Amino acid sequence: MPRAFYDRPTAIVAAELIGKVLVRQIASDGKAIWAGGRIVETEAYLATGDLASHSQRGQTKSNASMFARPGTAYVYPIHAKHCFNVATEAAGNGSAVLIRAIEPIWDLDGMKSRRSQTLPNRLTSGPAMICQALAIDRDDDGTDLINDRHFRIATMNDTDDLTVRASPRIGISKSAELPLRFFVLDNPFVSGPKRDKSS
DNA sequence: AAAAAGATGTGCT
DNA sequence: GCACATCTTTTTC
Repeated sequence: MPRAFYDRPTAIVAAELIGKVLVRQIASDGKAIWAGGRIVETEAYLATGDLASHSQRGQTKSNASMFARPGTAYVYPIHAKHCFNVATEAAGNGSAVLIRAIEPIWDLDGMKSRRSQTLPNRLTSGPAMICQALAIDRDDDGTDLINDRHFRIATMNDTDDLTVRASPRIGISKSAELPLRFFVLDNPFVSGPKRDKSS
């Protein structure tokens, strides 16, 4: 996606990332192969008024990528694992979209191996699962996803009629009421609830 | 310096 | 469904 795609309100970017593909070239068995899949669940973390956002207390060394140019990867460690985000809005803003789940499409075998799992819906249905399946770690923090040749987000050629829904975010205690989670209705690879309570 | 919290995942009951 | 492993960052003493 072009940089301008990310240089918009974070909730819009989070909603529109649904259906795009996240791909990464990985060295496997001596060869470079593409691994990745279709994004089915995201969450927005805002620069202001969002107590759950890492940027809430200003820029630090560890969250610097959240304040970098839109389209910059923000990879942070938590609970001995990693989560992958993309910085949004203007540089210096401090906002990002967390990629929570993807539908695995390319390099299923490699993902199964890296995840030590065999069931497809246990490969990339959770932010830390995605990082392990795609071998993303802190070294990837700060990567410019617009220009990188081996790590990017792109539009997929499909005509699927995805129904996108919003809900509160998962696993947070502060600002928990904000409807900033976006997911594909009834998609089996979504990590949390697959429909909202009203449907 | 020490302790607790955290945008999690797994395994067991 | 619940407890807990695991480790980095942040907060507190």
